[in-house]
Amino acid sequence: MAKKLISSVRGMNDILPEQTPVWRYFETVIRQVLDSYGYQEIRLPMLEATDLFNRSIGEVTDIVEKEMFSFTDRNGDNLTLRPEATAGCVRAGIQHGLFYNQIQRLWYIGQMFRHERPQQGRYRQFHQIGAEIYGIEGPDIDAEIILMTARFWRQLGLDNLELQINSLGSTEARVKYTQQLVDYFSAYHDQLDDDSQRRLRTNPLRILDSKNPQMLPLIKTAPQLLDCLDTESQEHFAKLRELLDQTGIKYRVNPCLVRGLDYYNRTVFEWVTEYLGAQGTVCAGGRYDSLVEQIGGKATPAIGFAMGIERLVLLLLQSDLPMPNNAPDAYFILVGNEQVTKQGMYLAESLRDALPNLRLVMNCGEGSFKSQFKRADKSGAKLALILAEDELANQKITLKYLREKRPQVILAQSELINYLKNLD
RNA sequence: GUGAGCGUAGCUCAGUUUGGUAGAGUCCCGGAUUGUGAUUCCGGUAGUCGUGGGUUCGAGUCCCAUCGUUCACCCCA
Repeated sequence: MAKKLISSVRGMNDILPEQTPVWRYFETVIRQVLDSYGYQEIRLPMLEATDLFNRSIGEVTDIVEKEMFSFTDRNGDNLTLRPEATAGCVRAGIQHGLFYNQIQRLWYIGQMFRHERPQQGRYRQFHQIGAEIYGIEGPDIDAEIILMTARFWRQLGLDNLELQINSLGSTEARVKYTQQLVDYFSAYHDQLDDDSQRRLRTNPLRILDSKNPQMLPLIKTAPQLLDCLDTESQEHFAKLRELLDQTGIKYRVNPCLVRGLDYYNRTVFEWVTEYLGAQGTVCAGGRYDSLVEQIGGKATPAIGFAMGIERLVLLLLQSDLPMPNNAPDAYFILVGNEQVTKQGMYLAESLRDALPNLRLVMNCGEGSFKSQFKRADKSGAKLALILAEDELANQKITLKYLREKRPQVILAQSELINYLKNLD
């Protein structure tokens, strides 16, 4: 009898036709901006050797410890569905020699996988668009990608995002600072909440990010990362700020801004919104100057960012911005004998030959005039093309405007292409 | 991984207090209108009430378990 229904895997969502127009719109806008900055697309596998992530993201991060979809394949190889794309991008660059005395501006799009408990804006399969730039040491490229992300939001019409920036300093300075922080918080160990006590062992910088208001006083008087920066990082950060100031872009220096992944150094930044509940970070990135070498390549400065498409689509849907739809331009109504269907198909194909951008839906599956008109209306088409036995006999076609008050038009079939060509 | 809320028609939900034949709107189909949608009116299709146990003469309703889902913690894009 009825079989048990198989549903999608927890946290892995179908994106239904109702939503895909917004996704396509979003992706189109982002691609245009990336193109305008001369970035090149790279397409990367979703599956990588597990070791790649162990070596790059950081052994003690939550992602590696408990959020990866890992398995052993038939050969006994340990593989992982990528939780992020930076590691794979670095791997690909090394493997194909892309970093050899070259500057690369790359971008990618695709799904990522993390085994987290799903909630608003957080899913086990989610989509990111990101960019990775290799071979540029100076703060000019830091400014470029921040300005480019700002342009994304302008092009999309989103104006409710806040830019936060910070510098983590050199890897050495960061290690030194982390030790200072551990010393400081250890002195107040009993006042720390359970989460922060755990972070003290796993990721001390994260304590600064705590949402628990009771932690605030302790965090306020903690040593500041920006005070512990090495001289070069201080200069780098100062120059970045000058570049940003000059372009008039608004930002907030957030000394508590850290990254979840271990490989970051110097510049880090985040675009944040208050409108998505707990998952307010919509785009984030930073420098990772030591990662290429760490994975086995020649030392190469690098910076990148990633944005969560689900979160940005949610923001777009929440906004008052007009969203595109994929409504056809015309719906072809066919009523009558087989000759009508044959002539209708022929006409439709010749329309598509002459007008490749015309979006024309044929009525298939027959139906009465009434039901075909209902389908035409529901499709959102501006225009109904009507071919029935009368029109067939006289080599005519009837046009009816479905969205505006205009009289019906009866044309010779031979005039149809020209008539439609001159529509808006 | 922890906590709380919610699972009743394709969709949005009422019904649970006080156990007694399964409801509404919407969608879809048909008709009023035999060549015209969107509005209006009439009719129709549609549910093992998440699943499995238990209590009871009788469970959508009470009890237990389990699964799913949403939000928050955590984590992060």
